[in-house]
Amino acid sequence: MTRAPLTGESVLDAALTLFAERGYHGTALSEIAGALDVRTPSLYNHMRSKHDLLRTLVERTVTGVLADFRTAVDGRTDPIDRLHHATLVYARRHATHRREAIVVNRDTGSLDEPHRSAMQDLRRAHEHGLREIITDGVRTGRFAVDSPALASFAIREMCVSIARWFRDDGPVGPDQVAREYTEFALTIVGVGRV
Amino acid sequence: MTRAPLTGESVLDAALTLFAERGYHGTALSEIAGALDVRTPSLYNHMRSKHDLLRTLVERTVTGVLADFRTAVDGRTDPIDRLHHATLVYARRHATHRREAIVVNRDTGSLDEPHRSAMQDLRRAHEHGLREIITDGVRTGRFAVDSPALASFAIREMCVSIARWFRDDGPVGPDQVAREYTEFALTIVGVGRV
DNA sequence: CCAGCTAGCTAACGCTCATTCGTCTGGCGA
DNA sequence: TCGCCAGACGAATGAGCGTTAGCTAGCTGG
Repeated sequence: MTRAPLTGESVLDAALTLFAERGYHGTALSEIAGALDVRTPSLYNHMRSKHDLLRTLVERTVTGVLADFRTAVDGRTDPIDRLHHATLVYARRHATHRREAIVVNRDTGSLDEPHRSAMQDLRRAHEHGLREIITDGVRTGRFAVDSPALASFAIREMCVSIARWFRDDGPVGPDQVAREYTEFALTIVGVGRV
Repeated sequence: MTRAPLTGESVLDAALTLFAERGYHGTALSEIAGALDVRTPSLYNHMRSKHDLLRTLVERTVTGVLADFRTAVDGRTDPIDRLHHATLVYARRHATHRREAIVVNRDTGSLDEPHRSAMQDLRRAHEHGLREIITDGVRTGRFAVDSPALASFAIREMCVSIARWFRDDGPVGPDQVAREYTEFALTIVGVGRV
């Protein structure tokens, strides 16, 4: 029984699992090493620092979310269509990338500057993108909602929460959850069931 | 310029603020002491341990949530009425007790046993209470929703998220936010605007 | 005016953590 | 077969943590 080879990716993956479970500050490098059946100093052959692990994980996830969003809404003009696809990919991602979502939401604030601000700017870009879809829809009369900001927050955080309860071996799959949550989102902005 | 007297409550309050900002593991007792303009060991005249601070904060909040829920639904039988009031107090609490909500959601898992399990049981009691209202409403035909569990999660986490963006000096107050989110919740379960 | 208690302080302890250094080994190319 | 090199390791370092002990200033009640 030989162990899997130690690589930069395997270290990142173990860190991702443990950060999601116990938080960045609650996880010791010795625990990451233990999960890989290796002594702690060996990790340094495949990473720069503990902080760099977190930085890499957050950066990958946040840029991925933004890329997902852009490909989902690019080329679409109808606010209903744009919100539908934006929510679909966002909700789906939180079912398929649970650990990443938990770490980004809990531990982005633990990054040192200037990384923290850079990551928060990227997150805000997605936030504003979603909100603009809603304000657009309200302006053109497709949506009926009192405060676009409130609705946008509600929809976003509803999706984020999927990461907290979704189980791979549960009764519903990522696609079904994404569809149902997208329905919730559309009802929130006043669009009837599709 | 004399400083405020050090009490058990003032220590808890400073801990609450810092735990909410940086997380339990990300906060040092020296920082709590610094916020109170006191040296670290002085804290021990007013607390048992750092862990005990977290335990007290979580316990107070979780029992408060459950008490709120019970007084909100007790005596009401109509599922719409019950869900309306349960969501109202739950949403409102997350606007008025932001720090508590953030700490409970992020750091309950950092409690040692048996406290962690005890607190999680209390949280689950609220979760099941809310879900039962929805299953009740579905059974009696007042609600139209595919999965009560999914709807219940979506509503709960939507409310929890209020704690993450609400600002006391913002344009909307706790009552208005609670009312709008309660509307969202009712539309999610298929009840038209009231 | 003094005894005694409350509650702050300095100092120190033991522990854990992230990180570094130098050594050693096992596999690969020549 | 021999030399080389990547990479895992033991040992050590220094910083920071939570916590304890013992001292002391200042207020309180007699």
